[in-house]
Amino acid sequence: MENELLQDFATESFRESLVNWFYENQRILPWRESKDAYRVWVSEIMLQQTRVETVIPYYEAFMRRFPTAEDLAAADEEDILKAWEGLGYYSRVRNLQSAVKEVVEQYGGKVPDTKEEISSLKGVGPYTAGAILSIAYGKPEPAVDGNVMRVLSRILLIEEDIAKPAARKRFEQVLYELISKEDPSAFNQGLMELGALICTPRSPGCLLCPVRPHCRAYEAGVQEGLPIKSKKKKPLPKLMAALIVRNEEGEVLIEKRPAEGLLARLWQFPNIETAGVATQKEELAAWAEEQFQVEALSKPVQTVEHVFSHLIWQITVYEARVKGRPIGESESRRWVSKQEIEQFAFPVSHQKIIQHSI
DNA sequence: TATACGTGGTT
DNA sequence: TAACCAAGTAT
Repeated sequence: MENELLQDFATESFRESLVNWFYENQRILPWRESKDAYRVWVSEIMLQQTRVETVIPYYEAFMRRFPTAEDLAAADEEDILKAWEGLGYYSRVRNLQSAVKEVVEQYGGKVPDTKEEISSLKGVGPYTAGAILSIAYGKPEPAVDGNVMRVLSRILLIEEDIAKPAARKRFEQVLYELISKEDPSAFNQGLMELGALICTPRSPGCLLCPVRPHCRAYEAGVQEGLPIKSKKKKPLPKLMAALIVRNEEGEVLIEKRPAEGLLARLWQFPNIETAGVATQKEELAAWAEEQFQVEALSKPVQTVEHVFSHLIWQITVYEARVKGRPIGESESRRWVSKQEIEQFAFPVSHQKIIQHSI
């Protein structure tokens, strides 16, 4: 036993209990119907930082729309973003398509099955590489996500701060020994499923736990205090003013966000960050007159709060009219009708603006 | 290593 | 209700 953490740990008994429990208790999920590596891959990307219940309908629609790696590789960026609209972390789908293109071009459409090759693909980090390798190819690679860190920190009474990037490696080291070489797929999924159904963040269901006899935290009565996780900073509010510019044909002006950064390449209504509530309308009016030659601004028609992980947009929405079509269209600026607007992918806050004001 | 990167659900 | 959480990755 090289690993100190596994001293006196009944490794084989633990594996069997976990794997058997998984086969008896796993949820029926759409991505569990096939071991096709492309399908597993798509599901793993969608599930990053995203709840299972949220992912299910997106996954089903996405697989109908892009059933194979070739279909996704050939798709327009507008279409893949639209398919991802509302899921968040939009670079995931652009990285996924970029990586799928590479798989089609460099690997003949077959998802590579080595750690080195698969890890070199955009958007495939240590967790996703391990998940695909174990689930699609049966390889004994660890797949350390938040569930796994929580479950293992309790089972082995590990008091590392799981918010720190370095913690993941510690869990991987243990798992290289602990993982079932017989059924790595069920073992990895079992660890995650246990975290999702039994070994939950708060009030874990220890009385139902298949590996309770192996749990050091339970033995010590400290399961509720694990894992250790340092707190994140609060997101800072930003005051924003958005503008619905209407022309005489009833169309509205939308623009494409920059290629990098927050909500990259999604569409939005023109907007600016403003300095203060009191001066907001003047700030917006000065900017809008210069940009779009608008006539008078309306009173605020709507307010929307958009909470991100690291910041909060507090958006006040105004309207204004222009004569004719003074603003030319371009790649990043379009006049669209109420019907046409559905084809474009917007962040949720701007979807709310559409629903309320368009 | 710390931070950017979305969104919706739960307590 | 504010805080926390959810199958992470890129930089």
